Amino acid sequence: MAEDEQEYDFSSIERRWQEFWEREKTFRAEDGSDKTKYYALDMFPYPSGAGLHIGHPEGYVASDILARYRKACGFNVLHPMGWDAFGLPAEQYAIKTGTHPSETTQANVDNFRRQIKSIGFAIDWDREINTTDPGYYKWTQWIFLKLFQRGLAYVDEKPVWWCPELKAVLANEEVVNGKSEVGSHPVERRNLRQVVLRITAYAEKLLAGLDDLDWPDSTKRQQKAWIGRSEGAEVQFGIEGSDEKLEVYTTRPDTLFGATYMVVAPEHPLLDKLVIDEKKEEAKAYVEAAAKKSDLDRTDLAKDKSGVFTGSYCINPANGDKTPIWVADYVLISYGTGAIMAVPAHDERDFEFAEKFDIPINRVISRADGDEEKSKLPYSGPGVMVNSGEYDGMDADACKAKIISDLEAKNAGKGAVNYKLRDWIFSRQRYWGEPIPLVWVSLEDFEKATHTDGIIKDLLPERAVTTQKDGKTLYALPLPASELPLKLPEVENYQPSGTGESPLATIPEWLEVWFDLSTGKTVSRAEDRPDGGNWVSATRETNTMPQWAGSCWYHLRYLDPSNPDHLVAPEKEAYWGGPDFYIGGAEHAVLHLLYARFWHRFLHDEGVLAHPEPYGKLFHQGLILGEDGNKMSKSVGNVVSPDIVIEAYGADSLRLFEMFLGPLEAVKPWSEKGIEGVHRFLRKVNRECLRKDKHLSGEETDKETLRLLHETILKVTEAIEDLRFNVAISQMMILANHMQKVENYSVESAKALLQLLAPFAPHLAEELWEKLGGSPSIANHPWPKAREELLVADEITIVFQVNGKLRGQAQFPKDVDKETVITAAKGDEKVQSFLEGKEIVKEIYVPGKLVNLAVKG
RNA sequence: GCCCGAGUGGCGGAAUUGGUAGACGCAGCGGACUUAAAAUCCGUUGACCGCAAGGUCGUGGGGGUUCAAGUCCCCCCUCGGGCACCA
Repeated sequence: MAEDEQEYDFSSIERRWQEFWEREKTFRAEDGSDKTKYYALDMFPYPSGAGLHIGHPEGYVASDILARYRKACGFNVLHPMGWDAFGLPAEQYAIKTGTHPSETTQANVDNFRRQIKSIGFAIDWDREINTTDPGYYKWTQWIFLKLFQRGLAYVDEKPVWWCPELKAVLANEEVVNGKSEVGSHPVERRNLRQVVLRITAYAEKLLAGLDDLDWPDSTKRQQKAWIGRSEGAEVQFGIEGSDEKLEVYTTRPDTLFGATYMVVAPEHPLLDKLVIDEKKEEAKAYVEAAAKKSDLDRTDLAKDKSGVFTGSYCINPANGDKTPIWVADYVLISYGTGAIMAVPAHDERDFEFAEKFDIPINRVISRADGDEEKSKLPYSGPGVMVNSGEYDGMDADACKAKIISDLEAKNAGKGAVNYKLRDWIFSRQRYWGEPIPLVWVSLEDFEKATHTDGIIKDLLPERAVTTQKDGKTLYALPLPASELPLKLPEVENYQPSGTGESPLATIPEWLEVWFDLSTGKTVSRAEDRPDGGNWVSATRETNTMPQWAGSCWYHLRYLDPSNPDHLVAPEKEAYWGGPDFYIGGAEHAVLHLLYARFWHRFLHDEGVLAHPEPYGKLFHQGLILGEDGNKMSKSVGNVVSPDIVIEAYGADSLRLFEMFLGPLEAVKPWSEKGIEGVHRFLRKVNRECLRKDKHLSGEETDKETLRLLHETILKVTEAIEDLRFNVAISQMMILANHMQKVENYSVESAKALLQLLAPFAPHLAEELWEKLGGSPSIANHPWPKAREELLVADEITIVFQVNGKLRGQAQFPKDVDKETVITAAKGDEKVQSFLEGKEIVKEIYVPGKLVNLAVKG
């Protein structure tokens, strides 16, 4: 055979087959096919300027293996890719250079696409999507308008991070240790006008829906904790000398008799009335100081409680006790009622506060067993009621319901459920995002809108959405779907406005419009007011949507990527449903995955979608660390680029090695030496498949080869199903090593190995498949089936143990009986040496596996 | 502080219903081929004792259940992740 025929020329092989797949549209997903569908989805990337790093493809390779495997198993497979391309970096680059973010984005997308294509994924590129494409964000806006129409969007002043140096509002993730991530400038809390989505209305559904999802437990737990449901009671405390009531939320109504003081949050609406004159100054100073503290400070100083007595008292509805009311910033206005009854005996935080300010601590729960050590205050375990009047002696937990119903009878409280989940601040004061399709009008024009026939009237929420601007109240009107997409205007420069508003606020000809209350059409006020009676003067909303918006529903757009009339055609959604497999980083455990579930459930409730949940099965790939064991980062200089790896070893080696590194979910370091190992394996496969002198035609005749082949088919198949790709690769290595050792094997055996290998190393598999006479593409040939009857050996090895320690072994016919084996074990020379002078007390036989003789003496 | 997850050779990792610990790969050592190298192949490689046959120990540490424990139970240590005044 010729030397050069054995060369593994991965570069030309990979180029050739990538062209073939593209030309033949091998991986086109068929709409409305008779076959069962299989939808494998990757969390789509943000196309950064830095390009792909070695961590990106890990998940993509995993989903690609599943996609190719399922295709071979006869499924109609959808494996798409797209770009989550709105975001801050392109905008910051624009501020620096004046380059339009769309240009930067386009260049980055092109680079990402080139890199991803070079890895040879089974992607249907005809379905590529881009969140910055007006044809895409038209539907992002459309969904927003639905939410608006249903009263799930509102506008409110919310505290956000403001960086005076950058003159910009920053997202939480852009603030690190109280400084801006870019440039390390100080940041502060500022109340700014925000568009907010009422995700809290979906708290219960989002919580309940988790049960049916095949997701990592830790991710479900994180979402549960984030939603933070708790059950308790709202209790009204009378205020001494006032008709007002102070309402508190507690999960421990059973400790009502132990409330020795009350606390309201510094922002509590009743605070002003509660503070007596002598305390005014002190309280004012305290509230102001608390307002200046960021959330971070409040948390950091958590251990050091602070507060001021207001001078007022509540009356405890249970026992009529006079209870002092304090203001303290350890109570948050955003949770519950913004006020608590403090029970220092049974709450750690209240205990600490009470000790510091010398407030009485009254025990009302005792351990039933009287164990003093375990019931030290503050005690929050189970127990019986004490010092609680008529309730004394009752089980505390059982008492909760009783106290709630007694309070209800007295009209002093009721059972209540609370969530930690907060509404979703949905606006960003930025240019490079989806414009929010609302305009603002005066009260007069708004009222006119509610009476004007046309499409706008029906799109209004039940309760008007308002905001304050320059001392006037403005009313929100939606653009109708017919006016979407509302495109981003061109701007001169991308500098922030400096007022905390988006750069869009600096473009009067876009901002100020004539709005038709009947049709929803807009015309710039730079032009004359059009004829007709329904045109009013309006101002556009200048906020844009957060990056999460586009990724909330992209899994749907892949099903019908260029439909101009529907977000997704109902019959396509009905056929494809959600992804059968969704893979991406665990860092998205809460936000992206919760927001997407919210939108998806909402669209389901609206009748737009057939399925309630977007992602039935979810998986998180583990991080790939640098060779030094540190997280890959530019500053450490341990970043590995796939381009370099592909040039040196080929895409197949890259794919194979990313999967061979270890369990998919594990965090694991990269290794240059390691990739050489899998590269050697591919060379070996290449060499063996080209060794015509070793090839036999017809079925495999060598028993051992046949057995190992089918064992490999079985193990690789199971390993793929279980996402244990590293184990699958090991098994293929074992088979390749065997084929190299034996003198001959059937071409059919080699071809079966190639089929198993194809999902992992598709280029080489295609090349060798063709060279062995297979017709391309190997991806279209049915997955091999393991003949399990071949796996049962005629002879089995049974090991002999004495007291659990291995002392010998022997071969037996596969249907050997217990007596024979035990007799043989006892007769074994070595076993005997360990039995000598001892008494056998027990004989264990595990059929087909082992004998264990327990001895003593 | 609270809630999870993980600790197995020099390294990445196998052993997924309690049943031969260390598959596969890397690195190392010895050898074959070669003028030489590369490539490839063969052998060897947990620790300790022993010339050997063989033995003893061994899955973060300590205890326990069992004929049998990496796997189950209790306590502890280390690392990783999440939450963090949510009443």
